[in-house]
Amino acid sequence: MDVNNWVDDFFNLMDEEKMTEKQKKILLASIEVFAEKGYAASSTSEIAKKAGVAEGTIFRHYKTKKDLLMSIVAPVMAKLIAPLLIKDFQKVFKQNFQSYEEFVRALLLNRLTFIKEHLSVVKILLQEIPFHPELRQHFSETVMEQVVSRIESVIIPFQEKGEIIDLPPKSIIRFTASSIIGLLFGKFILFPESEWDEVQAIEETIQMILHGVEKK
Amino acid sequence: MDVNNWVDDFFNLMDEEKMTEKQKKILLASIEVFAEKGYAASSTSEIAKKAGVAEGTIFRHYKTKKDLLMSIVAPVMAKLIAPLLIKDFQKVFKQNFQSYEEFVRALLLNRLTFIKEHLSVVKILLQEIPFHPELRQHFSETVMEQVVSRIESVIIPFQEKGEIIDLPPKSIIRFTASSIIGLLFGKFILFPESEWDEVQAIEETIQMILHGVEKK
Amino acid sequence: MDVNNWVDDFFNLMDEEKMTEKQKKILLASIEVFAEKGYAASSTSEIAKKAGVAEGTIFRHYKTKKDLLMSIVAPVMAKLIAPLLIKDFQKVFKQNFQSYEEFVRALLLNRLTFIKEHLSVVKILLQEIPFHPELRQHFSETVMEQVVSRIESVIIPFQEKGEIIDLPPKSIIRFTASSIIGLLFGKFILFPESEWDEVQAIEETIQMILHGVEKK
Amino acid sequence: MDVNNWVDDFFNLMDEEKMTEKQKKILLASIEVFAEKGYAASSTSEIAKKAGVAEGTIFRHYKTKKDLLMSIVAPVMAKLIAPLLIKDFQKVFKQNFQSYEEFVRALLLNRLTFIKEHLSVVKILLQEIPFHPELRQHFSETVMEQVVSRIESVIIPFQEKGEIIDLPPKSIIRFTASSIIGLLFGKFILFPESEWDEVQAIEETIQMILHGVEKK
DNA sequence: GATGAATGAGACTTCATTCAT
DNA sequence: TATGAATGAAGTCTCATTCAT
Repeated sequence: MDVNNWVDDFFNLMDEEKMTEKQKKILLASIEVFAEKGYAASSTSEIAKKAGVAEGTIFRHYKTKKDLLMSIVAPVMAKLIAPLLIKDFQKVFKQNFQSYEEFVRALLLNRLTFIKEHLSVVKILLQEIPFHPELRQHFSETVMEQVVSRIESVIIPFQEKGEIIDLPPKSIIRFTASSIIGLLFGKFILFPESEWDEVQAIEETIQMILHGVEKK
Repeated sequence: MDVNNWVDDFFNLMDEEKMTEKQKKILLASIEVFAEKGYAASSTSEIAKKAGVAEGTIFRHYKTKKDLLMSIVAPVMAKLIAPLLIKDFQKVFKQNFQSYEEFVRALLLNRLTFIKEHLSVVKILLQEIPFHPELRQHFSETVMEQVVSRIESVIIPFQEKGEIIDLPPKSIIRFTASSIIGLLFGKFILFPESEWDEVQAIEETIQMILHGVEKK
Repeated sequence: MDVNNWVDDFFNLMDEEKMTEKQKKILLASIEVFAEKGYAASSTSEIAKKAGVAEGTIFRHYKTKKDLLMSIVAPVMAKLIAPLLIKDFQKVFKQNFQSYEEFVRALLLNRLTFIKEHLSVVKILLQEIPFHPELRQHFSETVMEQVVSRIESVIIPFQEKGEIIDLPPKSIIRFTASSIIGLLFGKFILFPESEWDEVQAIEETIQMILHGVEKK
Repeated sequence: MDVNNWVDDFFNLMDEEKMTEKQKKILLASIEVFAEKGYAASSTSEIAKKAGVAEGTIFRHYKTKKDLLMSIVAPVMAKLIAPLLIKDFQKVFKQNFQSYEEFVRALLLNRLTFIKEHLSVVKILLQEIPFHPELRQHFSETVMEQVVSRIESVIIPFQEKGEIIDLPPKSIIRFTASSIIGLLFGKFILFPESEWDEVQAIEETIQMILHGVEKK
């Protein structure tokens, strides 16, 4: 099963189709354990125990432990960027957003909602990306070559209208994404115990991002 | 060896004092292997081989594998924030920086230089923080309670002067740090293969950060 | 199912009677897999896949994996020696063969033809005999106590006529069988890839066998 | 470790050099277990138990189970044909043997003695050759291309002198080897329980072999 | 009769750690 | 101090077999 298959699987897997009850339990248990200990430090026996399943059952559904990881991570990766991959991105965009602020706000809030819903899996994805070149490659190909170019096509008109700063669109995108990833990293990885006013933190971050790219 | 000892060790370890040739080789090999595969997926036998020592030798110097990790990670953590922990922070600051921009620029460039010099170890630190509560706790205590308060004491006067935006200092700090971490994450983890103009990317990021926090 | 049953089964099994399509496929697949990897290294799941049936189906027809082996091997063992077990062996012999050479030539050519037709199964039989005492016992009982004695009764008259050498009939039989088994072993196991002129090799071997036992 | 290394190892392994006490025990236990159950049906845990060693210890000395098999089998294979690979085969032969009978008798008795001494291992070798192409290839290369040609050079002069039959030397060799292998197969594999007069059986076999190839 | 999900024992192998030398 | 053989617990994975559908 290579990455492409995993991504194809996104349409049947994790969507309660063709999955036995036990398989779903295995998936959920894996997510829990991987998120807590990291992939390499998780044992299939612990996953089996937590899923209430014999260890062999895991391997009936997933040929290897790595397969299990990929089955978890690939669909989320796909969904994470899915909204940015729609065909008529430009059209949809023009219908909906009149200012850059509106666009950024809508996109970020939407994606943050998604991330919050799939937090554990996103955490696993971020943690494992450094160690799995296939993952990284697939991610960078999709993101770099498709997502980025679509967003660029949104940014450029606003630059031309003089609404936002004249830096390379790629830098603007990276800056925006960075701020968001940094926000999440702080919240969920560095200081998971600390309490904070989430809504407000997000609002402030968006403000600063917009502020940072706006043309004075 | 608890975290406090590790931090104390910062003054004797990694500084070529009291370390045998073999011990240094072990440390360097560990850094290489941990950075490449992650702590959990690295084996002491591989480290031994790469260091050119016997397997047993590692355990003569480091009681456990985890000890080895901490010996690597703790000193860097300490050094990473060291400049922000100096006693006379306020005084030093006032002597040197007249504008917020100057301060941010100096601090970020300085720390980025440090990170580049110790990249592997910083990578290990970031990767392992999620899985080692002691590390996380130590980090959050030091950073939150000491570093942040010192930086706050710098930010507030600039806010009073109307030079920067009126958001909570903590949010400003988080935003700034986020942008930097995001920058590094993109460069070194997501797209390590891609080439880019580093100096310029940093410059652009700093610009947007400053822009983002500046009061219009 | 003990050995006797298997042998009894020889009359219903492998003869397309009472066998479903699936069962035949299972049998053929088993033969293929066992011959290639050996019994112990073959998995029922591989056999099922190759037979195009579900894993469970195998066990509907054969209680255990070993049962499957025996169902393959027992009938061939029976058939292999069948011609030498006919009731009126002496009579048949006297009608047909006037010289020892004629007899040996007829018997060997006939059995070699049979073996070629059932090569895979004979291979499996030879390979598994060392590890299954029941098989070995059954084989040695039948062969030693029945086959050998019948052949002895052929050899002795020729010795009395001075046509063949005066060694113990058992030694003559062993020598003859050895040469044949050795021939097969070389051809099919040691050097399966090499080409050779089969007809001639057989002819030469028979010549030397006859030569070896002939009285000068 | 490929076959060539295994063969090279023949000079240091199995000769009590550089082997720890435990390693020797592992080797002996393996031979015992492999010979009894066959390689595939033997478990490393049983070997460890029989050797009085922790299971992990096996893998410190032999990277894989197959490595263990090869470490057992390769040296014997080498030694088995070693006498036929000496440089001055022709010279040695001429000094020692005046008739073909003398030569065959000497060679066979010598090799049979060797085989008896290393019976278990030879058994393992014969049993595993069908399933390990590398073994088979190495065997056939060495035997076919070296051993056979040296023996041929002995046979041809005797054929020219009219002492032995005019069949292709290869056939004569195969016939001779076959008879011997068949003898062993009967004795040690088919009927290991039966008693017999070994010396006499060998003598009879040799007689028939010689008889079979002799020119009348 | 046929399926294939599920099992759990056990296979091979790795690994951090210990200890005699 | 340094070694590396030895350990045994634990890891991933395979397999023959069962059973509900």
